[in-house]
Parts: sequence; structure tokens; C-alpha cells
Amino acid sequence: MSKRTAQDSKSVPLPLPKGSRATGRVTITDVAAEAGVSSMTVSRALKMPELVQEQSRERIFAAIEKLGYVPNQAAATLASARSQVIGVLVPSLTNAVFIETLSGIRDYLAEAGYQFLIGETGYARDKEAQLISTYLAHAPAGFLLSSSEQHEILQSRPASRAIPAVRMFDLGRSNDEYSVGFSQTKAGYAVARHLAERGYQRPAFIAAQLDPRMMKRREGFRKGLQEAGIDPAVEVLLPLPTTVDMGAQLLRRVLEVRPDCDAVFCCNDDLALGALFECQRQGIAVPGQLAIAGFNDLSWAACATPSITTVITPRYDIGYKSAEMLIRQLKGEDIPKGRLDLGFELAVREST
Amino acid sequence: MSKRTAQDSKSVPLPLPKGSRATGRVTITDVAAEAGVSSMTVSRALKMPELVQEQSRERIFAAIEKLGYVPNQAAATLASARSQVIGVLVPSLTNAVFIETLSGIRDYLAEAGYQFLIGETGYARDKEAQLISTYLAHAPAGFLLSSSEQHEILQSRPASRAIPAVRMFDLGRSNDEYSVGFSQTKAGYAVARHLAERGYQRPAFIAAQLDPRMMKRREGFRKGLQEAGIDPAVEVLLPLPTTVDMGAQLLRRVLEVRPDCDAVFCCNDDLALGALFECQRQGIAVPGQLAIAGFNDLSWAACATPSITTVITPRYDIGYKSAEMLIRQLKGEDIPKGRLDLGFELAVREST
DNA sequence: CTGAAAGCGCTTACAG
DNA sequence: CTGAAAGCGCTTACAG
Repeated sequence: MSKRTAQDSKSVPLPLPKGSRATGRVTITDVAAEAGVSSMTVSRALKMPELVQEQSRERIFAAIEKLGYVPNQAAATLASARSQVIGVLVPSLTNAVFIETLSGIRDYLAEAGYQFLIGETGYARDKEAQLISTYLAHAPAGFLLSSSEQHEILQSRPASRAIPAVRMFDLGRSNDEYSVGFSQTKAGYAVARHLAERGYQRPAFIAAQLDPRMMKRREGFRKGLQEAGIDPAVEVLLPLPTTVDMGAQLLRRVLEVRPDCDAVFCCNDDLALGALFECQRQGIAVPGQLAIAGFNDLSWAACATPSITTVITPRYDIGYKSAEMLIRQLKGEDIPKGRLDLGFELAVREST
Repeated sequence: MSKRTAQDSKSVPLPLPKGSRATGRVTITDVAAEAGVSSMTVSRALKMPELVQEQSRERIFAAIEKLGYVPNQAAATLASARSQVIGVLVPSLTNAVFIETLSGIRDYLAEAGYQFLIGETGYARDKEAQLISTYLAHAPAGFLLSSSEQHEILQSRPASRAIPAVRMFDLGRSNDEYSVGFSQTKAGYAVARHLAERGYQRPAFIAAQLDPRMMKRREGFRKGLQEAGIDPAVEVLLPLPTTVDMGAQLLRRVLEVRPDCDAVFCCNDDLALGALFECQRQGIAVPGQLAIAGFNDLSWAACATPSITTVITPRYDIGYKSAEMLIRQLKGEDIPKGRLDLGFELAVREST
């Protein structure tokens, strides 16, 4: 009952012991021989079990178990020209926000049987394009991107080899692409309206990193203040990676410029925490003398003393839903292009 | 210039135009034809350029550029039985500590031309073993692991197909394996000695997660207290994932059991931050009434009010050095097995 | 429901 | 320094 492989019969005219290969690996052919079917049938039993007779299927799975067969992904990828790998590109791996997005992605992809390759773009469009090129060598089934830009290298592929991509965090400019996120502008606007309603008159804005999303929050914040008849003049922006300590530094600068400032919107919770510590250090009452608002609702915002008003963002869901949108496309479902707006929620707490 | 697909070429056995393939991809053969050499030579020019005549090399690189050739990793992996992918298994992706380790890994691997697949073990040995099995299908060149256990599935492979692994964070029990980390026990011990030297008499210990590393810190802490003649009786341990808020909860429990407690060692900085907020809420002076020590030196520890005494751990370096140790093995260097102890540093600050 | 044949794009020896 | 041949382990049509 011994099967020969093509190469055995060509190069070595002696039969190898049953179940063994030149490389020592257990292959689909070994499983097929053990189960008394062809390798095609084994492949089908793995991919589309409903197309294989139950009896064959049982023998095949028993053989897989017995031999400890692990499918070779490289061979599958080479033969089918598509892998089970998704390229995921996030701006930063040191930011808790994106880590939670990765958790969402991982949860969906693990369930769907996909792996992912993570790249860090450093908030730079060029770096994103470069990583896409690198990942292309792995024949990824799709991409999950975080830049709101188009990438020529993906656009220029012929339709037959197109690789689907979903943009995360920001909503795309048009409905011609897939994007999952929320409106940064509206979130900034909501914070401004809240501060205005509470009666704060001299608010400031502090930000670091200064990527496009930060700038949209700022834009919305200014718009909200202007609509409330408040002058949004005091801003301190620093184009460096965010740290908690930087929140303290930026607040000090704000207070130098405008000592009578009565509220500060921090573009993220790290800065808000640093600002709170600085107030504690200087003996400034929060919110009595100065209100503080953050962004993202990181783990400390709710339990700080005082608890910090912030914007709860759907970052886990952005990952999960983006992955879902991508995989459903890959499975051939006809998902309409467009923006999936997951919204946000303003958490009003003690600090304002 | 119409392209044909695979099925066309079968049903119609006509030669394809030069430079094109059934799949439409640019292959090494296309590059070889363009450069007027064999595909072997192209392969060599890419892997070991010094073995190829300069003139050929120039023509080859020009052809690569002209055709936009991207090597197919799947084909390379299948042919060589080894990929450029490293399997990286960390306990958690929501913990800043491991994220920084990943940054270290990424920095080294990116430089060395490797990709990595990240898995999250949830601090469970079984989950780690399961992920190893899954990743084996990708023919990883090596593993970076975070459990201190051995894994049969890796141990049982024949020497010819052995996959090297490096253990991170903990130092291995023996010098029979590769490990990069520091002594958790010594770090816990150092905190105890510091508190004792400062004259604290009724210290408590709080911890969550309770993975083996936490338990080693505790062990060292207890030992240090005992040696200083202090009773290490007050401990509150909770086997749940760490959060900042949990630090507040655990501290409340400690104060219920022992209201006269004068110091608390938190097994990580998240708990320490929550404990600090709780003290602020209750009006407990830090360190006047209660000293607080944390672990890891996360970004807020140094700039909190008061700044938090903690243990600075070499987590970025653990990632970087582990990756280096692994890749140098893969490149055939004869790296001696053993433990690489990167040490730690006690940062004494205002909170103690 | 099942199988024989061909091919995916590289690399591994080997021979010059 | 270079190349012809064979093979890696799957999947894709196709035919039954």
C-alpha cells in the first residue's frame, strides 16, 4: 500500500520506509497514505470538510492525530498565492491605545484562523508605505492600516491580485474605501461644549505627538469653543512622543503664559495624568482652580483623585470590527465599502 | 500585452511572452532573464553578494529595480525549510512592561531582517504550548518565550530540525538553556532591605495576577524582611489581572486588616498608582503615614506627587538581547548556553 | 464524493 | 564565479 512521491521515484529509485520523507517531516501525502485516500481528499477534509464523506473524514483525522501532522503554511501559500497572514500597521507600540486595538484584532483573527504581522509606523506615512512593501513578500491576505492616506503600492496592483485593506481609527474621507473609527473632530468638539456648559471661560489646550488625529481633536475643540463664544487662544503643542511627565511640563508652560487659565483639555490621558500631578505639586485645586479633561479613558482616569473627565474611545472595537470587515471580504462576502462610525462617549467625572 | 492566467496556459499551450508568468508576478526567473544570468546567480546575489562577480551583481540589481521584484517568502521557506519569522510569546499585550520588551525585540529583528509573530499566553503554560504548535506551521526560525517551563513539543524534535528558543524575563533554572532576564527574587529582596533601612516596621505586600514572577518577588521580599527581623505577615493577593483601580482596592483591604500598616510594597506600578490615589482620597500622607513602593518604573512613577520608589527593570534590553542571542545562534555563531543577567536598579524616590 | 497531474517560486546540492 | 536539475508540500483546475 506504499505510496511513492514524485521525487522518490525520480531521484532515489529505492522505496523509503512508509510514512517517512527525505526531510523527516510528516506531509499531507503521509496522511493520505495512512488514511488510504489521495492527498487532495486530505486537503479538502481540512478546508471544506462537508465535501468529504464522513467515513473518509474520520480516517483522515485519525491519521492526522496519529502522525502528528502539521500543515506546512509555506507550501499552502506558495500553491494558492495567498497566506493566512494579515499585515497590521499601527502608529506606535508604546501607546496603550493601540495595544488595545491590537487585542481586538487578535481576538477576531485568532477565532478566524489568521496570524498577523505587526509593524510600527511611528506615525509616518512613508514608514507605513515601506512596511507594506516589506510585508508584501509574505503574500498577506490583507492589511489593517492606521494612516488615512492612500498607498500607491496597494492601489497600483491589478484587480486580480488586489489586497484588501481596512483603515482604522479615522473615518475615511470618502465612502470609496473601508474604514472603522470615530470622528476625532466631534470628540474634541464635545469636550469644548462640556467645558463651556460648566462655565469655564479661559480654557487651554495641550498636545504632544501632533499626528493628524491630535490635530483633528484640536480643530473640533476650537470650533466648539468658538461656537460658545470663548476665545481658544491658549495652546501649547509639542511635536514629541507623549509621556506622563510631558503633561506636567506643558501645564507649566500654559500657566506661565496664562496664569488665570481655568481649564485644560489634554489631548490624551497620559498628559492629563501629568497635569494632575503638577497641580498636586503646586497645590492647585482640581477642579476648583483648574479643570482637567483627558482623552481615551486609560485605566487610571476613572480612579485618579480626583477622577478625570475624558473621552471613552472604542479602540478595542476598532480593532475587532476592522478585522471582521477585512476577513469577511476575504471570505468573499460582499461587504459594502464605507465608513463604520463606532462613536465615542464623554465621561464626565470629578476633574471638571 | 495581455496577460494570461494559469488556466489559459493549460487549455491553450502557447508560450507566454518573455518576462511574464502565469500568475502575473515578477519572479526570480524574470530577473535572471533580464540580467542575462541564471536564477541561481540572482539568488546568490541576494543572499551572499560577495560570491557574485561585481558586473553580474550590478546587472541583477538593475533588473530587480526595473521589474520591481519582491522575493516570495513562501517559496523561500518551502525550499529551504526555514523562514525569516520568529515566534514571540509574551504573557500579556495589555501590560506596558511586555510592550517595551516587544519594542526591543522589534528593534533587533528589524535590523536583522526578520519578522515576528506575536502570541499572548495569558500567563498560562498550556496556552504557550498551544501557540507554539500553531506557529510551528509557519516554520519559524526560532522562538522567544516568556515561560520558564520547558516545552515538550520543542524538546522532542530531532536535532536536525531543532528550533532554537530563548527564554525571557526569568533566568533559567540551569545553564542548559538560553535565558535573558534578572532575578525577581533579588529585586523583591532589595525592596525589603530598603524599607527596613528606612525604619518601616509594619510593611504589607499587595499583588495581583500572581504569576510565577510575582511570587518570586514576594519570596525575596519576605526573605529580606525576615533577615531584618520584621514580620512579613500582612499580604493581600488577588489572582486577577492587574488594574490601577485594583491597587486602591487592595490597599483598602490591607488597611482593614492592619490599620497601623506603615509601608506597602506593590508588586507593580499600576497597583502602586492606585494605592497612591487611594491614600490621596483618604487623606493619608505619603510617605508620612504610609510609604509606597512599586515595581518596573512605568512612566508615571518618577513624576507622581509624591514620586514613587520603584524597581527599574531592563525590559527593553531583555527583548533586544534575547533577540540578539537568538539571531546569533541562527547565524551559526557558537553562543554558549546560559543565563544572561541584566540586573535591575532600585530607584529610591519620595514615596518611601 | 474523489484523484492524477501540473505547477507555485524559490534553494539545495552538485558539477563545472 | 556560475548553472541545470530536482525537489520543497501544498492547491488549482479538471475529469470522472
